[in-house]
Amino acid sequence: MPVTDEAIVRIKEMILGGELAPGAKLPKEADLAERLGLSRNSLREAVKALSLIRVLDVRQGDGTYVTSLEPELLLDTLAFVVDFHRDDTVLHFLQVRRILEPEATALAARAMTEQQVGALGELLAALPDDASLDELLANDLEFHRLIAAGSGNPVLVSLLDGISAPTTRARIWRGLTEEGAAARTREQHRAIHSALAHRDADLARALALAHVCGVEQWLRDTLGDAGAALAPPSSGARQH
Amino acid sequence: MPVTDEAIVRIKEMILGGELAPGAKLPKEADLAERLGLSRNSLREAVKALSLIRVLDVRQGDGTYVTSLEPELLLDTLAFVVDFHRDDTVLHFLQVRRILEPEATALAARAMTEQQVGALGELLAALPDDASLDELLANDLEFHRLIAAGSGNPVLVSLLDGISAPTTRARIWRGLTEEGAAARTREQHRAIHSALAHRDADLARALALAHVCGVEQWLRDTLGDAGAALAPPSSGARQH
DNA sequence: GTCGGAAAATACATCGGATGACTCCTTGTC
DNA sequence: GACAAGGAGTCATCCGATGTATTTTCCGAC
Repeated sequence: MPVTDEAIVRIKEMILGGELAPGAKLPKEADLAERLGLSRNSLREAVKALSLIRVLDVRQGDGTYVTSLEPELLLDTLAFVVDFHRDDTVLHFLQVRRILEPEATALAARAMTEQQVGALGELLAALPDDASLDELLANDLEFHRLIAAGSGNPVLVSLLDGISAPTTRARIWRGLTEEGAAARTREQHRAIHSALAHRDADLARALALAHVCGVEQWLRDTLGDAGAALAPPSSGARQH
Repeated sequence: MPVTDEAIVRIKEMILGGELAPGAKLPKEADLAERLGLSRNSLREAVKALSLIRVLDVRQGDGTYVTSLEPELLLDTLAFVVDFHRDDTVLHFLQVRRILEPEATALAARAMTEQQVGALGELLAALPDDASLDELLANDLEFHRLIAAGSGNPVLVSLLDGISAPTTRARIWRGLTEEGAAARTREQHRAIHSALAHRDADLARALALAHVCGVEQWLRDTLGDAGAALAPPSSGARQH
């Protein structure tokens, strides 16, 4: 095994073994390199890799620290990784979201505080009628993020956040191509918010499912029509 | 932004932009470094980071390649990241698994081929009555992996695979502490397999839910009893 | 005594070059 | 045609030097 990979494992073990607690500062590069028996350059490769996945936090002029290792931090990596997926796997992500989102919404109906429900309502109210596509999208993402957060499960939040990224593009297309999608989305959001406010978990679940399926169905139809353009992995999707 | 981070972004863009297709070979270190305007050492840090998350595949003496970028490959990273989570977030992972696993099982009931169902049956039959704990665990993991694979959704497979890792430890404890857990698990597995063989999606879903909840309930009780030992994030769980 | 700023100390950032190890392909032999 | 030796190409690893950012220390002004 390359020394760098071994260093990654060693550092991982130091963290899992409790030697390096979350937030702890690592020995300086030179010391740690000597201790692990490799050069600073090789160690830096290991640190950089662990830094990309948010396990370590390097601050120039200060030192290298273990992050808090919170789920939301580590699963940030998911979003980065998911970015690399091609358009032809969007449906698979959407299918997973279709499973998670309704349950998250149902959980939120039971667990959200009055304050959180209020914030959700304010978010919807803050969206102007003539909102731009960017505003619509940002509002939509924040809406679902707040609900996920309301479930009280940070793992669920991060997972949904991560797999929502690729479906975002799908929603962009939809906004661009389908008339009335924005208005319909707003209506659905209001209905979900209402269900949450009434603590009606079953209704909230059903509405969330319908909401997600709306995008899914639209995408399925679109792929069915012009699916030939997306089927071969070699051809990129043509937009606008 | 550090040159290394910029290199990561640049390489990512090269891949997303189609300049580097899955499986493509990157220019050699020296050339790519010159092209990106940084030193080989810095480039190596970027490559190492992208290599850790399975976007690049470095082969000594040969070259550096873009991986296939398949979902199951990229989401492998999830397992690595999840490893860093502490025991006190196991319940959150389990809760997500409780959402995903039943639906995956229901999907599998509809989508699995006869051959896949047969392989699942053989897996169960292959487990000896006096199986060791390791054998039980390996069999259990493979059982659920096959079902997830049967859903036909690679994203679902990888996600379940990733979040199952931390719950594995929970099952270990259970196997160690609770009498009859192994026999009960086997019964539940057989029941799920039977439901899949009969293409009964609803039953399969229900059985899977009960199966996952069994672990969850046990863990909840255990944490309730000896929860004090797990509650403070500073104290690790004492095993052996 | 306190505040502000300059200087020193600390630690990471980046570089270029040298050497070793591994893989693959060519070539020559049997 | 099979096989082994050799060479070219490429990554692995190290070293040492220099640049840059942050923190800390210290000293003078008020």
